This record gives sequence, C-alpha cells and structure tokens, in this order.
Amino acid sequence: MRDVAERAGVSTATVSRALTGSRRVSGDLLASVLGAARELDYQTNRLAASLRRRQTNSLGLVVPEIGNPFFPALVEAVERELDRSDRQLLLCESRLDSTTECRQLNALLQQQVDGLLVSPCDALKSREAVVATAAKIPLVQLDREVEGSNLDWVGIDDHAGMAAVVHHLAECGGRSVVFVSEEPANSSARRRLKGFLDSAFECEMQVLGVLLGTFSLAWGIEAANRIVSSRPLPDAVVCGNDLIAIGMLRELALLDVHVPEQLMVTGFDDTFLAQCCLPSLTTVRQPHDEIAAKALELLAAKDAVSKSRRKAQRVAVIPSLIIRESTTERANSFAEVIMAGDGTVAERSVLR
Amino acid sequence: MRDVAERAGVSTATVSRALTGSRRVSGDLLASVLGAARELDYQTNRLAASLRRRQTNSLGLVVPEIGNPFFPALVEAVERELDRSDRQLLLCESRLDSTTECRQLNALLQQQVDGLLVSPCDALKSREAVVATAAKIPLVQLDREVEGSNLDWVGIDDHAGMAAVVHHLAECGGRSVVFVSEEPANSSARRRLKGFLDSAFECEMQVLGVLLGTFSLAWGIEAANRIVSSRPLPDAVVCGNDLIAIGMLRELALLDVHVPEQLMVTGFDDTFLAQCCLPSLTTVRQPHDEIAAKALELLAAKDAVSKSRRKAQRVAVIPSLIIRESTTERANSFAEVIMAGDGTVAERSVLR
DNA sequence: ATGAAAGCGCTAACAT
DNA sequence: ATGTTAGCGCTTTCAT
Repeated sequence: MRDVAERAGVSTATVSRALTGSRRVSGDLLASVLGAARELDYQTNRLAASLRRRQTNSLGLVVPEIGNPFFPALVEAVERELDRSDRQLLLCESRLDSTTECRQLNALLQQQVDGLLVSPCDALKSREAVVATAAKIPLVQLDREVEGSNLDWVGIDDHAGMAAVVHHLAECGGRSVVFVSEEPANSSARRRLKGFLDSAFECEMQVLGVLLGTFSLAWGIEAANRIVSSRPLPDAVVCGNDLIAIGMLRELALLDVHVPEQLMVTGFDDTFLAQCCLPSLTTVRQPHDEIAAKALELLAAKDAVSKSRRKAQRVAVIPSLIIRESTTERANSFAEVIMAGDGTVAERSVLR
Repeated sequence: MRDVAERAGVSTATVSRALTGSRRVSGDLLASVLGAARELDYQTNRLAASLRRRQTNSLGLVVPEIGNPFFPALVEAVERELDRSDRQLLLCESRLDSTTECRQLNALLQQQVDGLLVSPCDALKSREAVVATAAKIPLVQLDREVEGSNLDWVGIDDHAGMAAVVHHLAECGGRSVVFVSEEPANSSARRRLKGFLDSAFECEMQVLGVLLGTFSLAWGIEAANRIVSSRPLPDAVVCGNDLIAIGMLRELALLDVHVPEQLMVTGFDDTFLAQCCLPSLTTVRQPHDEIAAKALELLAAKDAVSKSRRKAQRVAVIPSLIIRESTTERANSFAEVIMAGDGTVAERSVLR
C-alpha cells in the first residue's frame, strides 16, 4: 500500500480512501491512485483491514453434513443471497458430531466472523457450545435448532409439513402407516416424529410401526426389508427425509412391492433426488431461498440492535406438499401437484 | 491478551509463548497463564496472529458446483485430510461460471490463504485467472484443470476410466454405443470424450451417437428420449457422469426399455447415487481420499521448495471400474465387482 | 526464561 | 480534501 501511495504521490490514507470509497477524494488523485494500484497489481490485505476495522465482512455457516443433498441446496441459497453484499462465506461441516461442531464454532469465532449461521447437529449436545457462541457474536440457527435456549431460529414448520403429508395420505385412502426416520436427536427429526404422530392420530390412521435410524439411504433400505418381512404391509410408509425414501423405493422395487398401488411412500425436503427416482416421490418442499433470506435478515437485525436484548425471533416457514407418483396413480408422469402452505394448489410439468 | 498477561502477572510476550508453545516457558508461569486464559475465556484473535506471522493456516478450495454429489464427496475428503493439522478450509463454489470463479480466487487471495486448491470450471476461460493466481501463491489443481499452462494437477486418469468402461461393455457383448456427456468445456468432459472415442475405436465398437449437454439429471432424461425416439437402440449408453446416467435410467424405465437386457448403461464418478438406483449403476470410482491426500502433499511441497521453480507435477490416479447391475445380469443384486486400476478384481456385497 | 518494544498492513481520528 | 499519527491484537526480535 505504501508503494501505491508513493507511486501516486499521495499518503497511504488517501490510497485507503480512494480504494474503499470511505471518503471523497478529488478526481485527479483518485485516478492516479487507481492507476498506481492497477500497475502494481495491488490487492488490499483483508486481514489487516479487518483487524483495524474490527469487522471482517465474513459469515460462518455450520451444517451437519454436506452429503445430504438438502444442505448443499441450502448452502447455495445462502451463497446466492450473500452474493449481493460482498461478504465471504466460511462453510464448515460438523459431520454430525457435536464435538467437531464445537471446534468449528470456535475456529469461526477466532476468525472473527461477523455473524454465524448454524444448523446444530444435536438438540442437546450442541446446546452449550451454540449458546456460548451466541453470547459472543450474532448467531441465528438455520433449519435445525437446539432445545431449551432462546436463540433466533429460522426453518420450516416440520409439524405442518408432516401434517400435510399424512392428510394427503388419508385422502388417498391410507388407513395404516409406518414411519421411518431418524432417532430424534436433532430438532428436525423430533418435530417430524411428533408431527407424524399427531397427524396420524387426527386422521385416525393406524400406526403399524415407527422405525428410527438415520437420515440415510442405507436406513431406508434396511427399513424396507423390515417392513416387507413383517407383513401385512401398511397402506403407506412416511419417511423422515428424501434419502430414506429413495432407499426405501429402491428396495421395494427389488422386493417386488409396487408403489403406490400396494404401498404409498413419501419423503421430506424435496431434494433433486425426489424427481428422478421411479416412481417420483411425493415430498415436502423446503423453500431454501426464503429460509436463507430470512436468516440473513435476522442476522442483520441483530447486528443493528446489537446489545439491546430484543427477544428471540423464531420464523417457521410453511412448506408445500409436492404430490408425485409415489402416492398417486401414474396418470401423468410428467406433472406434479404443489400444495402450498397457504392452501393454494398448482400443477406444473417437470424436468423438461 | 493484555488482560490475560495482567492477570497472570507476566508480559504479553510470555502469554503468547505460553499459548502457542513457540518457546519454553517455565512451568509455574505457564500454569498461571493457562489459568488466566481459561478464567477470562480468552480466545486468540487469528486475524491479528496471521497478520503478524504472515501466514493464516488456511487453505482455499474452489469447486465448480456443490450440487453434483461428486464434489461434496471430494470436499469431505479434503476436510478429513486437513483435520490433522489445524488448518481452516475456505470453501467456495464457482457455480460453473469463470467470472464468479475469478472473483472467488481474488477473495481468497485477499484473505491471504496459504494455498489454494482449484477445480477450474472451464479449461480455457478459467486459465487466465488461475495462472495469475498460481503466480502469487501455491496452487494445485484438483480434478479439473486448465489447458495450456503448466501448473500442478492431481485427479484421475479419465482416459483410463473410460477405457475400462468401454472394454467392459465390449466384453459384455456390446457392439454399438451412444455417448452422453457434457460439452467439452472443462478438462473432465474433454478427456472422457476422447477416452470414449479412442476406446470405442480400439474395441471396434460402432458409435451411433455423441450427445453433448451438461453433467445433469435433466440432460440424462433428455438424452434418453432422443435415443429411444431414434431407434434402433444401441447396445449400450456410456454416460459422462453418474448424474446423467441416473436421469437416463429413470427415463428408460419410464419408456419401458429394460436395462441391461435391451440396453446397458454406465456412469462415471461412483457417487452415492450409483448404488441406490435400480438397476444399480456400473461406474468408475474416483478415489477421493487419495486425490485429496496427494493434492495437499503437492501443496506442502510447493510451500517448502517455494520459489525454486521445480517443474509442474501431474498426478493421474488410476480409477477402478465398479461393475453393477446396469451392465450385467442381475445374478446377485447385492454384489458389485471392483476392477482396480492395477488389474486386481474383487467382489463385495453392498449396502447392508 | 522473561520483558520491552517494534511492527505486520491497514483505517480512522485528528489535524490542517 | 489531504496528510499525520495512532493503534487494531498479536508475534518476535532484541535485550537482559
């Protein structure tokens, strides 16, 4: 920077002002500074700038796992949203381990990120670290959250999503059902389980089983075998996420169980997988963009109000039910029905 | 830090030495420093430390897209590898756009990362920015690379991978084939195309068509329709990656074309999708861990030797062919055959 | 083994 | 509008 100043015949302060635009600089000086900077291929050192300015223009994002396609989709939404401002995103993956998560959180703190978006991998084990972190810098929870704190959170209304699924199944004539999901260690798994049970009760649907493992293909496959080997078959299998449902669908086909004729299957998340399996998957769509936008908005708000202990904000977006082939007759394979949270119903063709 | 020093009754220099272990500190002082640090919940400011030390202990990684499951898998491998040292990974996504990629590269430079791993999204358009960046800091290309530079690179031998696929198909009795892949704008797409053409020629296989679009499900679906509507069917369809193959498989099932009986299909990458579709997919496995490890090794080497212009290192790992149901009779749905690059053949059961 | 002091590259008061 | 100067929080000579 000193070199640039020298070359342009000005002080470093002027260079700084010219480059950051923090204050007016006369036209000719500005030009010569910009020229000198270009000639020297000068790039400002963000480390130094951040240190001095006491703000890094970077955000941390901690997700449980990047292998579950739902999270990449969420990450992309956050990135797109961030693209406007020129802030940097520091992405970390806790790999479903609260110890790793804690390490990541601290690393991000040390990096002096301006704010933090976290999807805690465990409702209890993550609590201490997340709460402690939130006490230090603006933090909002994304998608998942810890229990018994009052921190900001934005995600979807899992309970409503499950209700939509179960009611749809009931309308399709389903009277008995098995639920396949993850052990309720995180908030998503918990709420989906509760949402399922409540709705099944409401709809007077017979719950033939609740199989709890992990949000993975492998568990879907395992569960399919258990379900098929302990006949009679239920009318429907409600899966806690798309990954499980895809595994389930694969295995059912292998076992010669026809979906949806013999057995209806539903997923949750509407990852890209849901459209490409056969039959395509009825599932619950998470509006990533909306969630990301809202989360960043809350973060900005925290930043502004700072210490004035405003009460915790909680935003639960209502998801849409996407009806595809795994629950309805394959009248038209290239259409899907979208039941939005507000009750709107739309139909559209897909993938072409 | 000053607070810690005060509380421990020492100088900041001693605090620094105690905390970083950069120099011996007498036992009692060390204890009191550590105690004070804990009591004050002190975390060192990495920004300041990095500025002073002129090294950030962080690496940048730029991938083309995070929606293609191959890249999350690669990212995880890099993270695992990095976990040992306590370096931070800054992950960016170019979203298949060389302009965005250039921005990301510069952002990472400004962050003063110690080194850079890049998978350039375009063999030509990415060149300028990547070469310019490599001139400034240690950089190694991962998976994809730019053309006509001599920068370090580590990835798999796409040509060999395609050769394995085509020879396998020939052995299975395939005499005619269609290739479905991405426009050859990046190195992977290019080499796979060339590998395919060369091998098809070697095996005297008739090439009925070359359909070039994008590495996506949607393109697989589109291509399936084109292939089926312009009968006669080839014996096999070789896809440029798993995503295309999965879309293809889905659509072929819909169109009542039986795989592999009427038509064999292959993928490339061996993402988790390859095991869970029906029929499961014969594909080429990329050894992520090996690639990640080698890349970091090269980066470390560059760091050490620094300016002594050693010639560019190029490491092409030989991939394995994974034989599943989409090319062979479904004798045993739960087995897959692995043909390693060294010629070794193994069989193992899967997903349970 | 420890402390004093300089300085990493930048920005923001404070002066002019 | 521009320059001078102090200092962000740390590490590392250089003394002792």
